[in-house]
Amino acid sequence: MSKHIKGVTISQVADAAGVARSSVSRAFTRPEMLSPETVNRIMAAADQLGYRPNHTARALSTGRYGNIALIVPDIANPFFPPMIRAAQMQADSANFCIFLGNTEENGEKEDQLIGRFTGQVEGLILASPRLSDERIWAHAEKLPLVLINRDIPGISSVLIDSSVGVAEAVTHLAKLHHRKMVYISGPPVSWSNRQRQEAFDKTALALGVETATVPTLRPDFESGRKAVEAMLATGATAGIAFDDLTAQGVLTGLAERGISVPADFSLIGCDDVLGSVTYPALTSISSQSSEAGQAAIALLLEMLQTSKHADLRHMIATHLVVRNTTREPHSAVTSG
Amino acid sequence: MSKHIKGVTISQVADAAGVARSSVSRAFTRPEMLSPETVNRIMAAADQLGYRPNHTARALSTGRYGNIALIVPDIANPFFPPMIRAAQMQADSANFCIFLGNTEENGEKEDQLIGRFTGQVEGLILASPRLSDERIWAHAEKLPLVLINRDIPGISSVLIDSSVGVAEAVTHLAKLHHRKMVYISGPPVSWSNRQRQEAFDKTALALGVETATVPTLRPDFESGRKAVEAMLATGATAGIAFDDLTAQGVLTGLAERGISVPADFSLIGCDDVLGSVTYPALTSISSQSSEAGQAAIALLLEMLQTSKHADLRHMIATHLVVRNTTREPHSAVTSG
DNA sequence: ACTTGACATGCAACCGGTTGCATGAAAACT
DNA sequence: AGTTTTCATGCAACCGGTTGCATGTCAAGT
Repeated sequence: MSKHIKGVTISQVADAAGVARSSVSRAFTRPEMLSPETVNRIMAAADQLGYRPNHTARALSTGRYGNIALIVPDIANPFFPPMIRAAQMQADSANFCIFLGNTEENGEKEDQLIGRFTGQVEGLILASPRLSDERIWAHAEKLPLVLINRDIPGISSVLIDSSVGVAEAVTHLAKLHHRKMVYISGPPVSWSNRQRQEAFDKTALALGVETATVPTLRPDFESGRKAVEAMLATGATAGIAFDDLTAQGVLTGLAERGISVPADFSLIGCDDVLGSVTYPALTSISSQSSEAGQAAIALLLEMLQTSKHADLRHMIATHLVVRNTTREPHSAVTSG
Repeated sequence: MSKHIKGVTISQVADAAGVARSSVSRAFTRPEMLSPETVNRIMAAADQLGYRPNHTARALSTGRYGNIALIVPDIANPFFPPMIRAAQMQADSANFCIFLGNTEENGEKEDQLIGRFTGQVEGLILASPRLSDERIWAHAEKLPLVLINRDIPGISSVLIDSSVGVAEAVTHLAKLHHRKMVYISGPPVSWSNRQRQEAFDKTALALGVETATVPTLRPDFESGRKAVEAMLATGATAGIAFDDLTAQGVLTGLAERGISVPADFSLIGCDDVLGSVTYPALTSISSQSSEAGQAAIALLLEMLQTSKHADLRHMIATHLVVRNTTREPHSAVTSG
């Protein structure tokens, strides 16, 4: 029916109310500057015409866009939706809108998306970025930037400190008398993966537990399933997977081989995004991705207000959530 | 370190290249209007200064914002991420950016978000909106609008036609000799739920199968788990759940009661968002939410180009994906 | 009554681009 | 050579707001 609809402008309201454009503007932004009657008159006219301030025009003249871009590698990875959701809500409460970008785990696309957002966002949040430190620095020079799950000197970030949770997990398994454990690893470029691997190795070493590592291609269900063969070949009786998706793949791979969890093999995931949704309910390392999303926005907003490129760090603690996928190994039952 | 960074403007580039601002503008938007040498000179200057066109300024003067808002009730519901992702990619390929809004299943918040997006988006996509028809009409009058999973006369929409898939599911179960089936329903306001319930009842009636319905509060894991008791009380030997999340809850509830799937009970989900990720792998009705996301953007872009508020409809077919949660009931094994 | 100040409002420039029209120079035509 | 056409470029207005400063009015101060 109707064609391109021209919005009602400040000028039309001004005419209708018999005032200058600037007064209309002030009626909306600083009403205390105007007499109450004038404000009322303007508001009445505005309501009547159905006036809505134009976000874009306002942004152009003030330089405050009221938008934030959030860029993630893969929306479909269950780690991210809670994070995005929390970020959204936090931004919302400060009257900011969120641009969402999905990079398909691809650094180039990440660059490209950032480019597309310039000139319409006040700040940028990069979650688990795949870009090089250099590129990230370059962007951080032009725009307030907060990283999630990436640690680069001089750039603010929200870090999920998996090391505690991983240590708890290894200790938990050791207490159950597992003598050999395997780490099913994630993307080598991932900061989280490196951190988890290190904590795994370190804790195991301290406890005198034997270790092995099985690499995977991507953090997803299929990779986990395919890793099962190599995992079993290590002779380990328990495993910790890079994330819950991978763990779920492992769970399925084990079931397909008739290997029962936790009776025959103990498994722990990371991120706790599937939680009790699997069966048996997956023991996992909780990492509150939603808190990360919320904190990242809060950090960014703070940087915007103080208008300086601070180098802040927000650490998020993790802890083990024990459910039903861990138990003593057979060897322990007989020997202990 | 650096304060608020002023971007390089067209004027600076113009000065550097010794041309008028308009020429710089044209060099980027319609280079064929300029002599190749001039374009080169301008581009060189722009590169050297690190010029990036300001999206906002451009939007203001052209009226083309290059942005689309996508509003969903709950990002964390696994039905949506694939949809959002597909929408993102489709928008991306047309150089559009996506604003994401999360309404927390709340109609008021939906209204509020839409308001915040006005004046910076060219179009709106509402996925499974909780708003009244009237409110949606009001918004559609001001902005090109596409609905997903909601059917309102006069407004374009992308509809996932579950009826075929549900009919297939009921038929599949009937062929396995199930004589009584239960539908674990979703939100009453949901268009999809009504559609599924109707298809369920109709097909069952046609096949002479006995039916029952169990209500749930929200489409999530817990609701499914809590529905198990009522579900079993119906005496049905098979069930179809409103969505996969609910089905997964049911799966867990059954397992907790020692009821084996599919040996003792057959279960089918909807949306196929968890797919083979559950164990046993869930038989489900595939509904390609990603296709819905892609199609919605395509539709919207088409409306923007033809610049008319067309009333288009895109139907998405569904079909049953049989995995490992359905089998003949005990009664059938003995009797047949 | 005359100055001073406070306050409400208007004027006009500006944010960073885009675009219709005017201009001038070179190319094509007679 | 004189005139018309073509083409590249510049000028200036405009998109819809915001904001520093100027102006006018009215009440308070002396």
